[in-house]
Amino acid sequence: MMKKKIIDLATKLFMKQGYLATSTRQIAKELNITQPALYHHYKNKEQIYIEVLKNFSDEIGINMHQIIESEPDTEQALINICKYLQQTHPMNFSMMMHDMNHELDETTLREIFVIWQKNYFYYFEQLFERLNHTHDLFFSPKQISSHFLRGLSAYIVGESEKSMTPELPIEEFVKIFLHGVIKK
Amino acid sequence: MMKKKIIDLATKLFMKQGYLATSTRQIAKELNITQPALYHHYKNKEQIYIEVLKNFSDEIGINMHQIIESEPDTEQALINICKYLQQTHPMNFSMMMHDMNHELDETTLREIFVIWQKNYFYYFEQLFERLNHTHDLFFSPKQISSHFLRGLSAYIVGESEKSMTPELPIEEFVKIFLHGVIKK
DNA sequence: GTCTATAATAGGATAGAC
DNA sequence: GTCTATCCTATTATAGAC
Repeated sequence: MMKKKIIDLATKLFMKQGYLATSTRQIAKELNITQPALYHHYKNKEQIYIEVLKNFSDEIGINMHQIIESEPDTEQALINICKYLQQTHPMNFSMMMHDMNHELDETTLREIFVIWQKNYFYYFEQLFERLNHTHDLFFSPKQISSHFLRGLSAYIVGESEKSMTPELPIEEFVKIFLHGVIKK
Repeated sequence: MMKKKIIDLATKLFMKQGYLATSTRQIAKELNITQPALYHHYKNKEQIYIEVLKNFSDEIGINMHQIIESEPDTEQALINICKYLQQTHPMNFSMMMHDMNHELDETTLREIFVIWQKNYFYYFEQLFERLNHTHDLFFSPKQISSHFLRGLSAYIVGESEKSMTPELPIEEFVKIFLHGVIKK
């Protein structure tokens, strides 16, 4: 299946290099086809990018669901999810946001945002709802999950960026965070 | 002074759009000069970018120093610095890191890293050292300041990215963080 | 210090043959 | 489904006149 091969490779390249720095020529070359051949499968570069975002996000959703189901302890589930995201996301999360906001038109953006809501935010909210039942929190589960995802995004960066600011192990990130939002 | 005008505008554009998405033509056009005229002042695009990074970072350092000096309360000083950075940085912090790592050669990168260390990390470390005298912390001031800067970077993003994940007021970010790293 | 002209390259995209 | 050939546009950068 050529379409799948294109998306798999494009995912790797877009995530690592960003939208602008990834050319259709590069994608084609690494697939051992010519650049115009891509256009048989996808209308243009933007469509490939959109397909990459959707596809990737769906996979994340499936796995997040599974992790949450199989781990009853909320803190541990959070840690597992963070570990999973850190390993899976081959890229700089913030750069992806920037690319999306600058390279996609508003309709597409909204569409992808809905998919994200379903595959990312939803599961985090669910976990912090859970936490809300057993602990006294400083903010609403919605606010906290949004804040958490934001902080986590700073821990989901490419290899090269890691060297600049040393990072804590992701478990410590989660622990500090929870200690910070739980009262008492 | 043309050189200064170039850097001022280039700062704005690079920070907002990123390195790749900002063309020398655009810079020239907004200065009402032609694109080749830029090359009289700077050898190439990369040199402009480097100058922007150095210049900007120096200014940050001066102001951070001043804020810390004039605010004896550590928590309030942190909040003031965060507010200052959030307002001043016209850009996506993480994207800047990515650009630096992908568009600059290693020698330049190291040079800029030293400047950053002096203008960003140093002051945060100083603040958390201060905190360490009065409170019992989970980690070393060095680790905590590195972790703090990372988290803060997720709150320093362009206007367009803000719409995607709602953010807490920066004061709350600081409070949750401190509550998280202080024992008891 | 700024201009015009222009080189050199790279990018996205299309036409049409096989 | 993939190729060659090609177009159009945008980009960085240089040469040389004023």
